[in-house]
Amino acid sequence: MMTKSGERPKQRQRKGLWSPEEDQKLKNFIISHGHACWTTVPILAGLQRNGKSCRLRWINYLRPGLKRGTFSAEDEETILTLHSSLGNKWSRIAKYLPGRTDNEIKNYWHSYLKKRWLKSQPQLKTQRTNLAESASSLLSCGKRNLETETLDHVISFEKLAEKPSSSPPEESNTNMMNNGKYLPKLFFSEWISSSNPHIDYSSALTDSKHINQTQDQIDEEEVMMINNNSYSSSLEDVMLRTEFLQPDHEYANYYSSGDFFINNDQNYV
DNA sequence: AAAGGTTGCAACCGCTGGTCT
DNA sequence: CAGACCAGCGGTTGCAACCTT
Repeated sequence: MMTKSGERPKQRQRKGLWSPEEDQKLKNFIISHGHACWTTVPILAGLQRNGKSCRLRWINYLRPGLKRGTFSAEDEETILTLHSSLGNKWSRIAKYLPGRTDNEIKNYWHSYLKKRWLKSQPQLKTQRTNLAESASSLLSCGKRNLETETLDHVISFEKLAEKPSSSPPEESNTNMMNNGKYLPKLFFSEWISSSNPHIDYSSALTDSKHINQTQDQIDEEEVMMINNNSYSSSLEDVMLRTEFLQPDHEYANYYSSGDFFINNDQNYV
């Protein structure tokens, strides 16, 4: 059967929570075949899901080696320290917490750690008030219909206000630099509660040093910064404590390469 | 006990960058 | 070289469980 435009109608894909049967199907399939191409996984595994959904389910829930349950105090400190240096780079933070996924860390940050972090910095309260006031006055000075404005508008308006006239490249995922230290990239809501009155965001934005770097270059630089003691001592502590988790990285790379399935079937439980 | 509010987490969506053709 | 395709990432949403009134 074809649609008006002559396309074959897509098979209806399931959304929402995964059933135990679906989990089992996906797990069985990946254990025996690996996942060369995620888009074909649901078809071959007989699942009415898209590849993206399968990938996410596998990475965040089904793959072996995942730690479940509460974060330890040490984990918390690691996240806080890494977040203060790397910003919202959840996947990179997750590299230093074996068995934890970026999604899990992100959720934990938003539901608990962020509050703790904010609480630990008493000057935030007045700063937040001041910034909220200036945002609202910025908005009220134009012919803007506040009733129809959404927070998104506020955010983009603020982003414009942040940017210097010689516009730097658009959004970049790299972290900005300030006095040789990485700055976390903040979203408006976070920026409004940010704790660093000394940070000159405009100069950080114009510093395009990192804008066009590849991830490898950034990783390399990260290592160099650690070697040169450019990171804060607390981050260094974390790095030393986890010893870069090299074996875990190797495991992760090995694992994602697919070789794991060829040589280590016996490792599965 | 019930209704409304809050929280935590799984999953989705949209975007980006890399690779392939 | 351009466009298609794909994996990965990070922000957001939806919903169930829990809490408060």
